[in-house]
Amino acid sequence: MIKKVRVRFAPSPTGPLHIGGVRTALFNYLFAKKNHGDFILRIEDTDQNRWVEGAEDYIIEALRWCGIDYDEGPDCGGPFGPYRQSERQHLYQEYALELVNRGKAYYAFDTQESLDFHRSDHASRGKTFMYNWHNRLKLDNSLSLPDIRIAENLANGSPYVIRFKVQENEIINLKDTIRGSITIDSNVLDDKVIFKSDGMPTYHLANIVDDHLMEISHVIRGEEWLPSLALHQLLYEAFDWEAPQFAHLPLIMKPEGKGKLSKRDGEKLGFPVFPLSWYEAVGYREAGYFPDAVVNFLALLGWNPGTEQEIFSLKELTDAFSLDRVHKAGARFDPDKTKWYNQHYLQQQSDDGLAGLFLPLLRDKLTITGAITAEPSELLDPDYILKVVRLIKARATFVSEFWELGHFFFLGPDTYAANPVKRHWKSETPALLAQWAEILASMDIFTETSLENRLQDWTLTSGLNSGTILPALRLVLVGDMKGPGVFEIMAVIGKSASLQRIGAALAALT
RNA sequence: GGCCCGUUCGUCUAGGGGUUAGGACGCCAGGUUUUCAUCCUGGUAACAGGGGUUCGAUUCCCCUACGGGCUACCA
Repeated sequence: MIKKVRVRFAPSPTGPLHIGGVRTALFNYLFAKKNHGDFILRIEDTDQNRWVEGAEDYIIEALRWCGIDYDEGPDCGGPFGPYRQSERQHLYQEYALELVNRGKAYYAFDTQESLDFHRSDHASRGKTFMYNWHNRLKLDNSLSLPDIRIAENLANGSPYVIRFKVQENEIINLKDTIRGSITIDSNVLDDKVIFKSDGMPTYHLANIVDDHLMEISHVIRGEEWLPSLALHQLLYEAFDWEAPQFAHLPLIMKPEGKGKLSKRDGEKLGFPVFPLSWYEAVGYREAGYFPDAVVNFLALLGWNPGTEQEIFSLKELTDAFSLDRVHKAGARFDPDKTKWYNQHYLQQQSDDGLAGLFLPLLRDKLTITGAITAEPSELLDPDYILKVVRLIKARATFVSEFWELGHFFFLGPDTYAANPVKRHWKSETPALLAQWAEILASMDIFTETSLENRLQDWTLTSGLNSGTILPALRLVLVGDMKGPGVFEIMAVIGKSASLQRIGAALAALT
């Protein structure tokens, strides 16, 4: 019988998730759903010193925003709970002691000071201190101490940790789904602490115990865990448990410079590294990215479908995903491509939806500029906003650009760009515009086509070139050589505003 | 320093013993739009280096270089 696929995302609530974490969650989710398995959220809060208020809620909200749903987790429960390691504390002690009883682990009483001393002493001699087979008998632990002293220490409540005893001279063969076979010499491993003096397990123990108890079939995590894989496998063997399959994902690297993408790169390089805002740090959501776009670019970072398709919905990703198409090398993060994705997804949004997103922003701008003092205002009429959105969306990557792209639909220009004025405002322009204004005033139907036809008639009969009037007209309406078609703009803002703007420009520029 | 992992255009990547080494982002040019943008077309640009193996290596092996990760009573 084939074991059911069960995978987990196991962040530690020490702050906001960053996009590398989101991608790990995403790959776990995709793998689970592709294989009709379960995806579990487990909170690894065994380090009480690094626990941060609000971090767990942040993680949950971030996953929800991305559409990465989990089947079991701290907020929704499940048959393998609890899903917070702090609530499973009693389990770890039990299992740690079992390892001691089996002779696979031992108590260590070394003080922090003594260990620090050994480390700095080794460092000063150009060596690295390792707590392992080489020196464990010379240190302060239940392997080196006489039984009576051990019993004493334990009885009088001396602080102790439990260390895993790594056998010497063993060749450990590891298997990683993405990287293939890896061989490690057990002599280079150290006797890692698996149970801390504060009564909490370290990552290594908690992880193995929970993955086993929660029947995790595949561990998909970041490459930073690859060096611990040998220890983890040894731990499974020590318990006589079947180990899950492992897949270590390549890391996401800084767009420039050295190293993996870190939480601080955001402000330094000017792009979000968090899904949602966290205090002053702006998140993708608040920066105006669509979750679909974030998910899409994250998925294509270190994975590819093997086809030339670049645009994927979450559903399409689930269908296409497979671990053996995950790349091995770290992927440099590219903020430009994320923008391109967002532009694409913005174009996919309904005009109605975009208008809804634009509304609060627009209301702010119009209030600040004093264009509206009370509501309802015809400038905030949903149908009107919809017309504007249809004309400007093709120019936008973010909804936040809509005002810059379309302010002239709401307010007439108060300045006219200097260079275009120099080029297009000729001596005959005022007279022509005045004439055109008269024509406009006489028009009953004010649509894009009626306006275009009318201008054509006029230029044809009077022998004018429309090239002499159109740029000036744009200047008058917009204040710059930008934006949708001149006739489209006039049709939307209407007759009186068009006439008013021509009048204002004639007054300002002559 | 030690251990482990990696290396195809600037970036994300496809490919894989014989290919004009393909796509996407970016950039550049042209077209459309009498504007800007979208859009379309085209262009720029890569197998880290050295040894093997082979008729033939970017592809397989080794070495070097470079990059990355880990080296806590953090995850």
